[in-house]
Amino acid sequence: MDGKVRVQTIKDEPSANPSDLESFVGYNLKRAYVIVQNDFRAILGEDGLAPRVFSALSLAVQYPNITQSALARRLGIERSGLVAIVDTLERLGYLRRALVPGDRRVQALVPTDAGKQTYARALNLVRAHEDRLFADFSATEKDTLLNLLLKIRAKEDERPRS
Amino acid sequence: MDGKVRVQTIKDEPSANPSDLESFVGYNLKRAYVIVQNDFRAILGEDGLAPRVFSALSLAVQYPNITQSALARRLGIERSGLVAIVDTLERLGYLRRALVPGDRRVQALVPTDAGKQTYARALNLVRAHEDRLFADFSATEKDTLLNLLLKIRAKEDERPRS
DNA sequence: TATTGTTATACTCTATAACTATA
DNA sequence: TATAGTTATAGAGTATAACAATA
Repeated sequence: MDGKVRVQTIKDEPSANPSDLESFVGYNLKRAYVIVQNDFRAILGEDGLAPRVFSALSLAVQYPNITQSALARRLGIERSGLVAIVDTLERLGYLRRALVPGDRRVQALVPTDAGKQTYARALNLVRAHEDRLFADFSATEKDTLLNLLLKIRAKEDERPRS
Repeated sequence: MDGKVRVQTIKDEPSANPSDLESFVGYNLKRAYVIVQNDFRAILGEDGLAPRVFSALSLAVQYPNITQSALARRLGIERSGLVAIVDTLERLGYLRRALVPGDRRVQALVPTDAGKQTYARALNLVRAHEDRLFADFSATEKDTLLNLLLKIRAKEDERPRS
């Protein structure tokens, strides 16, 4: 061989050959999550609600008077991390921090009318985003996927975060 | 009602009531991904390979002489972001940047013996991590999950990143 | 002592834009 | 003109540790 034969294979991209990575759930979860998240952001717009802000608003609207600690627990994040999210939602006028009679440590999150309306609109957008993105999934496939993901989520309790 | 009845519901955590979020694939993907990733890090150890470093090493070992651009494309990240990862792997002595005769812009990634051995060990750890984490999944369930995630990943081409 | 909300801080991951050297 | 690697930079997202107020 005089260098002419091998040079080509150096730059070729191996695409048929499946790598070890493709067999891992973790790797595929990550890649799939990035795709869905990017589509979420693209559809909700540049200045739209970020996924985690949407999630927090969702729970605040559905469970009015939820405390920040309870909301953080629900979202699976630290309560310190929720402060900025609630700040954002309060600054946008979508909820208020309200005093709770009986426990002055706590601040209940109360969605405003604007918050409820914005959430209703965003919810429709997010539903449309997932409907479009999973248009080629049968109802059974989507259901199976959700159930398998829930089965993974059930493991959260097994290995406590702290 | 004299305030005694309602106060209790303020602090209660609603757990039976499923929120809108639970029905979204994106939200469940994220939550599931975090659980798997945390377990990955816990098992590979504090100073072990981070997921993305493991992934890069995996492809470098399996496709020796792959270029950085090709590797970044495979991993779905920008090539600027790969620099730090390759720096790490080179610093650890797991691969070398090698000149390619014929195109002096390119640097082929060549795994060292230490890199190959470390990868072999890490691969076993990662397999053990997933085997343990998905011990309660049947072969069919795991296969179904992987196929559904791949079906999502197939959408990456539809909506180009740039 | 324990909990709630908060701040300060740092770290990881990632993207964009611009540069250089090559092609 | 286009591509490969690089740097600088900034922005999310998150965690840990500590603190004040309150229980």
